[in-house]
Amino acid sequence: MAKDFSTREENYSKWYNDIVQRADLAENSAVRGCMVIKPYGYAIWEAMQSTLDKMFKDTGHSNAYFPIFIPKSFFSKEASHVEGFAKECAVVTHYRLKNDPDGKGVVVDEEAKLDEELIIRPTSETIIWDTYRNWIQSYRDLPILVNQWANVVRWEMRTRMFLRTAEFLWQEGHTAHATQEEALEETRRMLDVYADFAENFMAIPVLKGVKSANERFAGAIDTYCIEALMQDGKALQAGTSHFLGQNFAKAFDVKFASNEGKLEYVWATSWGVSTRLIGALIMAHSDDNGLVLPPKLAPVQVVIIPIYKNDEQYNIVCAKAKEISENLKAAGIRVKLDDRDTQKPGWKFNEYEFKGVPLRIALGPRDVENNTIEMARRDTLEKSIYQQADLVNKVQHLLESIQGNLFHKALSFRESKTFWADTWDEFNRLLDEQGGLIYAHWDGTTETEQKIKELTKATIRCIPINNKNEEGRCILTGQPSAQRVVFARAY
RNA sequence: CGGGGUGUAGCGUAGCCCGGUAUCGCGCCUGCUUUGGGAGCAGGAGGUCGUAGGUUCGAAUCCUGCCACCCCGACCA
Repeated sequence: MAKDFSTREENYSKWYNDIVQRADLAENSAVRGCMVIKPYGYAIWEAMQSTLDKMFKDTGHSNAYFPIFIPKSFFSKEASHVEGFAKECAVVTHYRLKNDPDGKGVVVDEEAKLDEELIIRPTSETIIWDTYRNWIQSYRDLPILVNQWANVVRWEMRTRMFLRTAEFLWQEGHTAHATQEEALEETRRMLDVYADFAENFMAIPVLKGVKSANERFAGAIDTYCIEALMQDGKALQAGTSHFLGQNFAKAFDVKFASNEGKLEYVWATSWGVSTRLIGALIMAHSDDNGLVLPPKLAPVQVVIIPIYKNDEQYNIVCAKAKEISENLKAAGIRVKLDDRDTQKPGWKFNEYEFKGVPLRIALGPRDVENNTIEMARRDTLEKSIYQQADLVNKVQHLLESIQGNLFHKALSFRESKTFWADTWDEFNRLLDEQGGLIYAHWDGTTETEQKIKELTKATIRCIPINNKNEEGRCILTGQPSAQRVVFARAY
């Protein structure tokens, strides 16, 4: 037996770290706050990447790449943007090392000081808008619909694997438009793309909404977001889409000649999701036996484990397993035949269970004789014996069923953790006893929002899109309110 | 950056109070037996006890400085 595995109940945070470790997704690196994403974890990111990339292209976007370094002066051009990010920037000040005169390794060569410091991008709005200035002269140059896959650095005080690391991988879309309407439409379109991805690929139900002024992206007019609920009752911001108005166009002087011949500032959006989604995936579906992956994003959808007692049986069983594996592969299913003779079946069962492989096939001499097969689904841990006939179809149906089941399980969990609070006492009681999403009235002021955060650690996750109007009184101040907003404690 | 804690083999640990040359488990290597839910037995390899200094005949253990990491806050995707 390997070391004991902590449960969600005992210690959610340890349970999370154990999953990351045991599923072989990532580990802490030698660099403080940074993470090494291991091959299996990266394969999940690649599955997310390829799906999202296709969705971006289907909505008319192209990929491009901009420098990792941003001159410090670019940063200060948009006031609220610099204010939002200044506290967490890594700064490059020199470009050369030299041998330590005392013979102890190398030191920074003070003579190689940069005239202007370079910021390692925490996000790329500034360098991209500085570039767009040269790309845009006429309305004929618009829209620009560009996405970048990149790493960014935010020097966080405290980090958690995937959820918050000093360096992380993400995609950031940056678009430029001739009109406000078009930019707003783009902002909402990409929010829908994210929601579609979260629900139909990650199998995580999300709430679409708008951030309060307090939680808004630094430099945005409006920040739209998708919010997901984790199994410990805390909310997680899974993606954001910002309507930037003309803020960056004005800061970087990006104007275009309209078809009426007038010079106008360009309208902007930006939107992003990060490797944090892997953290969301872990926390939304996994159980006390390890990771649970939705079939659509699982690097390995089906694993085949041969069972045998001797070389003769090994050859017979593996030949059959190989045949099954080829059939599944031909149908586009990501299948792995684990015919290693170095591990025993029971060991493999456990390994693939905590790596979250959706479907496990076991094939032994008995099965070869009877033309049967054992399939175990990861989501319910159910084992069943099937006839081998029409196996590809059966596997496909099972994978679909697992994908659907994960979503519905997450959805009913969220529904069971969604509450409405009308009084301050009720609000506090729900937060402490239940967690989850709490719909409550708020007077609309930043002061009240911050006071509530101080008192309860709960923040406004979003004002849901298509929120219904409802007269009420703010749970803290009793001031009139026209709608409920969604509160939760969050990651 | 405040408050608390921990550094001993690849991983997890005992020993520290009360100083005598490092314990156990997992993993790893070899052999045999095993293989339908983390195999058993036998043998084996692997450590300057975070680091620098001090006390001492003798330091993982006592003292001082430094470093690193973890947890709880503040900051944030």
